[in-house]
Amino acid sequence: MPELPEVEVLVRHLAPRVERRRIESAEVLRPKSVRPLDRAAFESLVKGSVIQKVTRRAKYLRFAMRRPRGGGGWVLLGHLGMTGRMYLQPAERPREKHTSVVFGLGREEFLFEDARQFGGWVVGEERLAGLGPEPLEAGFTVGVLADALRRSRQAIKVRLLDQSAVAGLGNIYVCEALNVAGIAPTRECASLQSVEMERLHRAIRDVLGGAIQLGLSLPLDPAGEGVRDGLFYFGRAPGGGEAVLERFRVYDREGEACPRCSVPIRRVWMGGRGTFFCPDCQK
DNA sequence: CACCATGTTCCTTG
DNA sequence: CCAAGGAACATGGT
Repeated sequence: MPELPEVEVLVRHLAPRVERRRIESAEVLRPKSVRPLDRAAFESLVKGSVIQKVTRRAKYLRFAMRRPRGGGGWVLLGHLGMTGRMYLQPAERPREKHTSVVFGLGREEFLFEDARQFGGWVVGEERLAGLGPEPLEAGFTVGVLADALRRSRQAIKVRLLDQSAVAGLGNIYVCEALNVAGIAPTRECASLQSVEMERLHRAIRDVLGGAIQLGLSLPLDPAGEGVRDGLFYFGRAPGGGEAVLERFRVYDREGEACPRCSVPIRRVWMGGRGTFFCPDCQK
C-alpha cells in the first residue's frame, strides 16, 4: 500500500538496518526493475557501494550512496509502484517468486520484490524535479497550497493526485483527505474558498500524519518468522490474521455509511481511478 | 470469464 | 500552453 505514509514507515524501518552497510553483491533478476542502466551496468555500479543514508521524498525512497574507498557519492531512488516491497531476510532463505533485485549484505539480503513491476530502482534523482512540496514539512503552508490550486481549473481530486501541487498523496489518501475536509472531489480547484483551503491543508496533514502513526504502531518483522516483514499488511492484524483494522473513512467503502453523517458513500470515476466520497457532507 | 487494484509515464485529442 | 482521457506496464485477487 505504498503512498507517502507507507513509504515513510518503510524508510524508518529500513534506515537503521541498512545505513552504513556495504552492498557486497547485486543481482538484477528482472531487468525492467532498474533504470536507466542495463542489468550489468547497474550491478557493477551498486556492487561495493555503501548505503549512507535512507530518506523519503514523495513516494520515493532516496538512498544516498558512496563508492568504496573514498569514491564519489551518488543517489539511488527506489519506488514501490503498486506492489513493490523492500525487506531484509537471511541470505539462505528462499526468495519470493517476484523478487526483482537483490542486494547482498553479507548474512542478509536486502530484496526488492514487485509482482506487477510498476516500481523499481532509478540511478540519479531527476525524477524528483517537478514534485510539489512535502506535505508534512513546515514549508507546506496554507499559502503554498492555495498558490498551487488557485489558478487550476482541474477537479481537486485530479489535481491532488498528480504530485505537482502536493507530493505523496495517492488515490486512497486523496479520497480520505477530501472527506475529512468536507470537499467534493469534483470541485474545481479555483473555486475553493480560503476556509476550505485551510480545512484541506489541515486534512492532508492529519490524514497522512495519522496513517504514519498507525504504521509506526504496528509490529514489524515479528520475530522474523514471516517471509516478509508485514509492513504492507496495514489492514490486517499482525501475524497475517484476517481481522481488518478500521482504517479508511471512505476509500473502498461504496454503499457504507459515511462516518460523519451516515449517508452511503458513493463511488465515481475520476482521474482514471475509483473515487469515493460522501455526497452529503462533501460539498 | 470479467473486472478491479496503492502508481507513473506517454500519447492523442480537443 | 492546458486539460482530459486512454493505454501501457504485468500480475493477482475476487
